[in-house]
Amino acid sequence: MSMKHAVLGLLDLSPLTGYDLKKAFDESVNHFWSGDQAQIYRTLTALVDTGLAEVEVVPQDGRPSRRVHRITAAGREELERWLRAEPDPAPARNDFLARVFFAPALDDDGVRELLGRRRAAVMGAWQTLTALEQAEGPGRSRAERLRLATLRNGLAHARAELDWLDELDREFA
Amino acid sequence: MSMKHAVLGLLDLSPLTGYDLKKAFDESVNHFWSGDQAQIYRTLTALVDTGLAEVEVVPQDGRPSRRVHRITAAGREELERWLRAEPDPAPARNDFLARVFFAPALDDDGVRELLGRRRAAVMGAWQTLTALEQAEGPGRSRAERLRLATLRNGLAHARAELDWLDELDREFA
DNA sequence: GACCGATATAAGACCATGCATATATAGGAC
DNA sequence: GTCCTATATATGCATGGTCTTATATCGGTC
Repeated sequence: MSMKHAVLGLLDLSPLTGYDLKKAFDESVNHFWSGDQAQIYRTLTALVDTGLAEVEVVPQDGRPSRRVHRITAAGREELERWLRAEPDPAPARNDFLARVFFAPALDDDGVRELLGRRRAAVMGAWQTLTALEQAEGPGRSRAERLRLATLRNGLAHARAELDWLDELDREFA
Repeated sequence: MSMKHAVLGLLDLSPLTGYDLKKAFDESVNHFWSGDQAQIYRTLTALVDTGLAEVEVVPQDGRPSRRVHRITAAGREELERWLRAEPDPAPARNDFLARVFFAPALDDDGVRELLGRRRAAVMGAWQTLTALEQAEGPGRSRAERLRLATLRNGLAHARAELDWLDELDREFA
């Protein structure tokens, strides 16, 4: 349920429209969060309704007015409350591991196929993250270093997954 | 949406009641899947409605009849279809990484607190998985080895997360 | 000239998930 | 005697999330 907080966090960095937020979700935080356009707009409405954000309407010609959302003092408080709160118990749902668990219902080729596809997907993710990390360069400020750390986290897990796949391949070679 | 497939997978191992399934979710597959009781019963109803499973009602006295669900041939086909299908694109939602990304809004103590709590949670998960692995012993059959592999996957990721936390601690010491 | 993608917002419909509550009885703890 | 836990299923309600469609214009490609 922290879609609300993800949006608040981004608004805390700078005022944004729903459209901007969608791009931010797809580009800068995509490695740990995703968001549907409809949901982003609804979340913004909810934030404004509860006083955690406010809107400024900037008319344009030829296209809909930009509705620029700005975090309020109450919003900043809520963001900090969330950051200090107990972590949400992770729902623990891993579609791929479910398939491995039930893979005994497949023949050997099927298992190899499953593992091969996983390897390709993880390598793709690894490359994306590496590219992002390169593009960022070394982090100087505390904020930059924390954000880079989220990329390194993704890379660490990708490597762990690839190592695990290597081991499995050896076992099922 | 593979709640359906998780249930089918378990039914493929043996016929089960909703109650049995809830226990199975909480015990044997909890490290990669979880399920609410209400949702399990609804999923079973849907599986029967679509011919992927069938029910046998076993009356008992003093408590509700056991409704034992058995996978059908169509169910087995659907299970295999899913196992061979393209992986679902993972939604990529990591509440903890979101907090790290937005943690610059916290003071140093807040960041340390966040990381400390994460470490505790991951160590807890690691211990749970280790205990499960010990309890299982070495896997002999192909099926046992694949199931053990899902535990090792969890352990590998837990270790990766702990290593990453160590590195971050050094950076923010 | 036709089509596509970017900019920008909004609403409807549906599915999945989770929380709470209801019912009914047996057996063990205190 | 009372309370809690285990057994077993079922429903209602609210929320969260995704998909689809609608509207409107500008600029570039083919």
